[in-house]
Amino acid sequence: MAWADVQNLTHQTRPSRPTYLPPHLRQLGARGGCSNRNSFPPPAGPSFNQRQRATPYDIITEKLEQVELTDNGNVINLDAYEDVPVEATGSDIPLAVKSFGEIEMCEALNENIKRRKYVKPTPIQRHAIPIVMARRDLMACAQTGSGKTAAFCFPIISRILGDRFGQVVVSGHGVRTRIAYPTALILSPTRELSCQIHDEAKKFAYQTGVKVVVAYGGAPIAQQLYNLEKGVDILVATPGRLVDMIERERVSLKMIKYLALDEADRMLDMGFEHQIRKIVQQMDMPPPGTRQTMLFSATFPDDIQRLASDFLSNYIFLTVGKVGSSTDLIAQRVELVQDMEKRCHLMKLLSTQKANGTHGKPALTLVFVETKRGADALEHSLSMNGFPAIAIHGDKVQRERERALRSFKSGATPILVATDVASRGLDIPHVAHVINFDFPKDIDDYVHRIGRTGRAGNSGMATAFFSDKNMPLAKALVELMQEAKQEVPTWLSHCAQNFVGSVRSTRYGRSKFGGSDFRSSQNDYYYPSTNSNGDANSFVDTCADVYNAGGYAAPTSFDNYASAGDRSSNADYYGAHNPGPYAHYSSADDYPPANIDAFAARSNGNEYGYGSIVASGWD
DNA sequence: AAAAAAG
Repeated sequence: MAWADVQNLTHQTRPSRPTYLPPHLRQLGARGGCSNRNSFPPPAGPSFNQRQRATPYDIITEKLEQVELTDNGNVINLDAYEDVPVEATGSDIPLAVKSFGEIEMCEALNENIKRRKYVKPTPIQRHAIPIVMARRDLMACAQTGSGKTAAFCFPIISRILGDRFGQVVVSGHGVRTRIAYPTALILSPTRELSCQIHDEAKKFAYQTGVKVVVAYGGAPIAQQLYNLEKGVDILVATPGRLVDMIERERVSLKMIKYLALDEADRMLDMGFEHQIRKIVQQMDMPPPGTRQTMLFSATFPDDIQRLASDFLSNYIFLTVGKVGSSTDLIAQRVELVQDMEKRCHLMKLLSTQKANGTHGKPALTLVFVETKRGADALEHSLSMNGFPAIAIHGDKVQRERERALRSFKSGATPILVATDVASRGLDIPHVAHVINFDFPKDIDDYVHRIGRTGRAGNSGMATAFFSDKNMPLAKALVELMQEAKQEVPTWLSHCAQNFVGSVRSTRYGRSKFGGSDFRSSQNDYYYPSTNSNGDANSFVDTCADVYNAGGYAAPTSFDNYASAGDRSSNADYYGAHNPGPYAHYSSADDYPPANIDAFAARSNGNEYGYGSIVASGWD
């Protein structure tokens, strides 16, 4: 180790551990192999500064033209993002780009984009990338499956490369320090999501010399530490393991210039906020303004935005689609099913599904439940009845979690029963159907869960079982479905209108979509009052009446409230005359429908046509 | 009240 290096270790600056550059890139700084070597920073051509709007506080709204996106070589989406409203608020908003070509970046990164078969940037990428390139903080909301990961990975890698070419590269090999000094940190709420981000970031960083390392719990720490020792530019991590490593003094955040929180609203909600504050505010991370901070999520409640603004400096708020909305690529169904009947109902539903989906792969079904125990129980129950299911939840050891996910992805086990560990961010191709077996407690979770299907412009299907317990969310669900242009069942509309009760926050009673940037609505925090008229009986009676009057006779649904004596047997209930949304799935060959239109057309049916129950013995 | 995240 050079003496200068030793000296540097005692200084506040980054130890000049030589940055490894692969041989083919070593001359680039001098030769200009990077397409715009002088553009980091400032960018060449019309600079980002020059291209900014002049007004101090802008609101930019626009409609987008069609986006072309490919996956695995197939053009899968031509019009999926047409008419998606985009809104950016803040000062001096950089203009969006229309193509990757407009973004000044290194040739190596360009090649990687082509390798990934990205043809055009998605809306979130078109807007977010210039913002990050222009060194601005960002809070971004974009619909699930619209390419958020790439939206922060590209520019971070690009900026790191730009910074690097401006530096003198110290030659030398094999010099290691105990402490790793990443320049970029990407935090995510689950281990699997961190792995996924790591995999994707590595693909973008291929042959650029930018090193991406992942750190998460449940796996041996030794290998992760070893990877860090070999050098790290971008660290992708879950909070617990990162704190552990910092406390062991194996990682320092002193050199962080880029901080990205994926699923940022989750990272700042009750369970996580303390840990995140510790990492961002109580370790050695540079303060806002001296680092660049990017927050991404599909949902961003106002109260969480307020917390998040502590981490940001003069940020731009960007929404693609409405905040918290789901995409209309997902056909949503809601069924009134009482808790006792859910299993029975699920198996009937599954039995009508065709084993094979499109793409020649099995149609994957993701079933969300509320609790870890419930996940195991349902996995067991399904397996015992001939449905190939596997469960994933936080009580399983990491290996089992990863095994379950692999088995599901490969189609070996086409039914995955999951807790919310799998609700956010995971990109699982070919999920045809998301079933909310237990309706989530928070409408934002619903958005994220159904977002596991309908990704990257593909269509998808979501079915929710809605029971008495879920009535507080009826209103929010109706609004969400209307926003996504879904047909709302009459009974659900009535439940929404008639339910009065205490609502804890906007997340339950959300009445406003769109508004979005909490800075522009400082005075309309909405805390609906508790209503003492929330008499369960009158409410339930009303719903039951509506349900029955509409021909949707569901004797077991509300009878425990409406009429204690009227508990007709399930056998009768599921007899020939039962109405319901899956009327047209009587033939197994018919399912799943080939496309959204077919699904929508069929779902107008008013008679059950469930096929015979393939298995028996379950309760 | 539950899930997630450290060992």
